[in-house]
Amino acid sequence: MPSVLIIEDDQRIRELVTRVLSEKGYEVGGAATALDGLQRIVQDSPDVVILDMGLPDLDGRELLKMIRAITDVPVVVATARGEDAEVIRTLDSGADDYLIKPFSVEQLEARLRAVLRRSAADSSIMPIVVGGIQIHVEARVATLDGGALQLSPKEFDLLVFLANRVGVVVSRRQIMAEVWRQPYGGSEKTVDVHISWLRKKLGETAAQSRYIETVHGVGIKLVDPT
Amino acid sequence: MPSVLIIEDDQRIRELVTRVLSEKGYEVGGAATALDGLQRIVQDSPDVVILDMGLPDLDGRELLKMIRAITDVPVVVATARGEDAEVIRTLDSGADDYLIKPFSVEQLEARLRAVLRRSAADSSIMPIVVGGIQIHVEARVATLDGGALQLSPKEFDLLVFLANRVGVVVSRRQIMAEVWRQPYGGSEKTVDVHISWLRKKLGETAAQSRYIETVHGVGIKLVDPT
DNA sequence: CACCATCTTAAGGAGTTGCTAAGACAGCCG
DNA sequence: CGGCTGTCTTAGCAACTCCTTAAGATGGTG
Repeated sequence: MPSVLIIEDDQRIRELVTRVLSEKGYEVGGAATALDGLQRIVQDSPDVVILDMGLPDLDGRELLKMIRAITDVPVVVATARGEDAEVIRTLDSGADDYLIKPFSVEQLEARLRAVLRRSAADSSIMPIVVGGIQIHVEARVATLDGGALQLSPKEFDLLVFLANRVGVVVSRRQIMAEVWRQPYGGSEKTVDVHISWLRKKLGETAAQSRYIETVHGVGIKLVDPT
Repeated sequence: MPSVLIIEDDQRIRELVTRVLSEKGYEVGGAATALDGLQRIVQDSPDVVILDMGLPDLDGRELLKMIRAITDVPVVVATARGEDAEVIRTLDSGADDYLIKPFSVEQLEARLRAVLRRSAADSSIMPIVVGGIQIHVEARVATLDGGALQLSPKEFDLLVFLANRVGVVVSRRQIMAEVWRQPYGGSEKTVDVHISWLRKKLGETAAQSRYIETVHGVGIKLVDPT
């Protein structure tokens, strides 16, 4: 679960971003001033910082230099000014990426992911999220709507396999090959049994499914209901 | 040998103080600008900072606030202005003591000694903390809820290994490779025995575990119960 | 409606884990 | 040198979890 710090004086934007990213599973902290932001960077050591360049108490590039002086944390800069020269100077000051206001949440998350991936921390701390399902692969922990799921090894592997291919139909043969790792181990019926158990633990039946959908004659797929 | 950082733009004063304090046995670093000073504070983590309030690039009190935001290092402020109100405001901003220019070297060292004596508490390396477990790796000492743990070498190594990967499942093979450091030494069952002993000393059984969790078919993980 | 794919449930067997006990080994001290 | 202590390793068994198989129930399709 990567942590994000947003330094932004506009309360509405701060709260919006906080809410959206929190839903995505990020741990979000906020600061309204440069001073508070600097303090939180040191205290909380977030995985990435979103920095608004138009802070009231200190020039944005000045603060960016300060941040760079004390830590290597990735910084994504949000700026209202769209001039090329400004963007270039900002990146020169040590920003890892930038966003031009107004930006969409998708844009923001894409940049965050990219930056986190670059800082080689992404896959290990970032859970896979599909609707209300969160999967922490390293910890081998999965949660549904905040509650822990008690999954067997095969069920967990199966869920990870499906979650890595959200919305894509996979055949029993594929599942057998990838999750079981045996060229031709046993009956593909076994897969059905595990799917059934997984469905039950996800609180659904084949008839009333939220996440696991059957595609008759082909296979199954995991879908994001939102 | 305490270390001192002097942030002062006047090169003559900086070199004078550096020479005098070095002769007294202090380890002295210097910075001519606020930015450089901040960076050195983080990088060198000096035991005390001497800060000139008349820096060219940033207001002294502003920098002091920044320093206070990121660290508790004692700061002795050197100022040319002798007004009472100014001194009080400076101390309110987080300075630990002050000097009025021009000051004698004896004055300076007296203030430094006083400040260092006051903060002479934390000189140890940060332990690894997982819930009520504290591990002082260098000293090879571990405590549980404040009480000392009597661990064998292997048990200690195992605990450190797990504590460095809190929340992440590790396999017996991984443990064997990293803690035992042998390509293919012995049976992985040995690991189980040590885990069992460690569990007992942490006051738990496999059925009722606070810290060490089994992940069937995969391995074990250390978790923070809080 | 008939057929086939899919789903669900139950039960035995295979594999994993937890723990105890006993032997091997090294360091220490008298 | 010999016993003592603490540690590590191995073996073995009981308890447990998980996987597979089989068989009947359910649901979709032409």
